[in-house]
Amino acid sequence: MAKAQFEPVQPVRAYERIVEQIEEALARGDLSPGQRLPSERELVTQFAVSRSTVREALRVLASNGIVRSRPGDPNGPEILPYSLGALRKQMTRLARVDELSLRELIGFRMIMDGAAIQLASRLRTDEQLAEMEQTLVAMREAIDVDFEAFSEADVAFHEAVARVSRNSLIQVCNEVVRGVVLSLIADKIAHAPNSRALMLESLQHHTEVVEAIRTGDGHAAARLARQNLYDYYATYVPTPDHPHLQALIDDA
Amino acid sequence: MAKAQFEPVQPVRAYERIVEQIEEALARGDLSPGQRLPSERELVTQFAVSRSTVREALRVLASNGIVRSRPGDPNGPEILPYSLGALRKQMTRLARVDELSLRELIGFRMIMDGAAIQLASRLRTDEQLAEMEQTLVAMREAIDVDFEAFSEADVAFHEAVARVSRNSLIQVCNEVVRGVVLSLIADKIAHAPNSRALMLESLQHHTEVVEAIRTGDGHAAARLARQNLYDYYATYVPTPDHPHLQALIDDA
DNA sequence: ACGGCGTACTGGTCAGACCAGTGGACCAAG
DNA sequence: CTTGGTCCACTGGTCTGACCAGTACGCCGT
Repeated sequence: MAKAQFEPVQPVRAYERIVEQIEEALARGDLSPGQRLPSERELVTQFAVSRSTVREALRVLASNGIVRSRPGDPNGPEILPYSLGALRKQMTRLARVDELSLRELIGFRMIMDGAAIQLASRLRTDEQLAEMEQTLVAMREAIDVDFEAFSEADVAFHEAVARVSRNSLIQVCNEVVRGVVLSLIADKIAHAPNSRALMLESLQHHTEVVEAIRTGDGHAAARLARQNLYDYYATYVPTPDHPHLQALIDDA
Repeated sequence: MAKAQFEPVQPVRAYERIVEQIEEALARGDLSPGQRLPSERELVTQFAVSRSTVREALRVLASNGIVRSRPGDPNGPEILPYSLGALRKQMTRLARVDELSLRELIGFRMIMDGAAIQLASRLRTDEQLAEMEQTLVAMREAIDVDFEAFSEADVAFHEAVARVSRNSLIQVCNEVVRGVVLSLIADKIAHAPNSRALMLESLQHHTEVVEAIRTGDGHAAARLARQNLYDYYATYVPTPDHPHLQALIDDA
C-alpha cells in the first residue's frame, strides 16, 4: 500500500475568505495604512455576502490590529499602521498561562539585548555613545526617586542601544519581550527589600557595558550584558533552569 | 495652563465584553483547554445579547486560536489547548512589514540561529546529536535531487537545532524569519548557475557546525553558524550593509 | 451485535430593522 | 471671515427571526 497521505478537510467559511482577500490586498500594497475600507454596506455588495458575514470578517481584522471601525464614520473602517499590540498581547497571554516560561523569555531577552549591544559597539557614532551615557545619568538620578522611575530610565537605555543596532526586528522583539518580562515581575523587584541595592548594582553593570561599547569590544559588551540580565533576573527563574541561561554566557 | 492630560474615550462594544469575560475565565482557570463552551444560542441567554454579538465575540476568540467552532457539534465550541500559532502569525506579520530590509532579516536570522546553536551545543543529548547528524545525511542526499529538496532538508536541520535549544521563542522567531527570507530569495538561489556548488559548500558548513556542537564549544559553533549564514546570503545584501552583518561575526 | 435512519440540535449565513453617533454641508450670528 | 448651531445622509453596533447543511446520538429493525 502506497502511503496515501490524507489531511483532514475542513470547510472554508465565507468570512475567512474575506479576511484573506483584505490581508492579501494589504500585503500586495493595494491597501496601506491610513486608507479607508468601503463601508460595511458597500462591502456587502462587493463581496456578495450578508452584512453579518462582512462584520465577522471585520471583527477578526480588528482584533488583529489591522483595521478599526468607528460608528458613524462616513469614511469607513480605517486601515491601521502596523502595531506591536497584537504581538505583545499574544506573548503576554502565553506567558500568563506558563506556556512561555520565564526562562524562555529571559533567555530570549539575553540573546536580543546581547546582540543589540554587540551591534551597537561596532556601529555607534560618538554622538550615539554620548546619548547612551546620558541615559546612565538619568538612571543614576532615578534611583533616588523610586523603582518605577529607574525602570523607565532603564528602558530608555535599552531602547537607545537597540536603535543604534539599526535592526528594527531587534528593536521590536526586545521591546515586546522586555515589556512582557517586566509586567510579570516588576512588582516583585519593586517590593524587594534590597531594591535600592539592586538598582545600584544594575547601574554599575550598565556603566560597564557602555564602557565596553566605547572601546568597541562587541564581544565583551554582549557578554557583560547577558551576564547582567542573568544576575538581575535569575532569582525569579527556577533553579533547575539556570544552566539553560548560563549556556548563553559561558564562552569556554 | 496646567497640562490637563486627557485621553481619548471610546465606547466598549458588547462583543468585547464577552471576549474579555471568556478570556478572563480562561486565565482564572474556570475554563481550560478541552472543555466546551455552551452553544451560541445558550450564550445568547447567558450574556443577554443577540446571536450576532455572541458570534462576533466567538470569531475574535477563534482568530486568536482560543476556541474552535464546528457546525453541527452539539457539544458547543471547543476550547483549544494553548498554542504558539497565534504568536507565530503575528510574528510573521511583523517580519513581512515592508520597511524591513534584507539586511535586517538576515542579521536577525544570524542572531537567532547562532543563539539556538550555542544553546544546543550545551544542552543536547547524544540522541539529539544523532538526530542532527541524520539531517546532514538527508541534506547530502538531497543535493542530487534538486534545490527544493535540499532546502527542505536544511530546514529540518535548523528546526532540529532550534528544538534542542528548548526555547520556543527562538524556535518561532527562527522559523518565521527563515520562511520570510526564503520566500524572498529562494528562486534566486535555486536559479544560480552554481547552485550545486552552493549546496555542497552549505553542507560542509553545516557539518562543521555539528562538529562544534559535538565538542560542546558553543561559542565556536555559534560563530560558525553566523559565518555560514553570512556567506550564504551576503551576495543578496547590498554591499554597504555588509559591515552591519559582519559586526555579528567578529570577535576581536 | 450492528448498520441504517430519524431527530433534535448545532454553527454558518442571510435579510431586514432600529438606534446612537459621525462628518460635512449649510446657515445665521458675531 | 470666523464661529457656532442645525440638519441630514450615512455609518457602525446591535437585535430579531429565519433557513440550511452538518453533527451526535439514540432508536429500530435485522
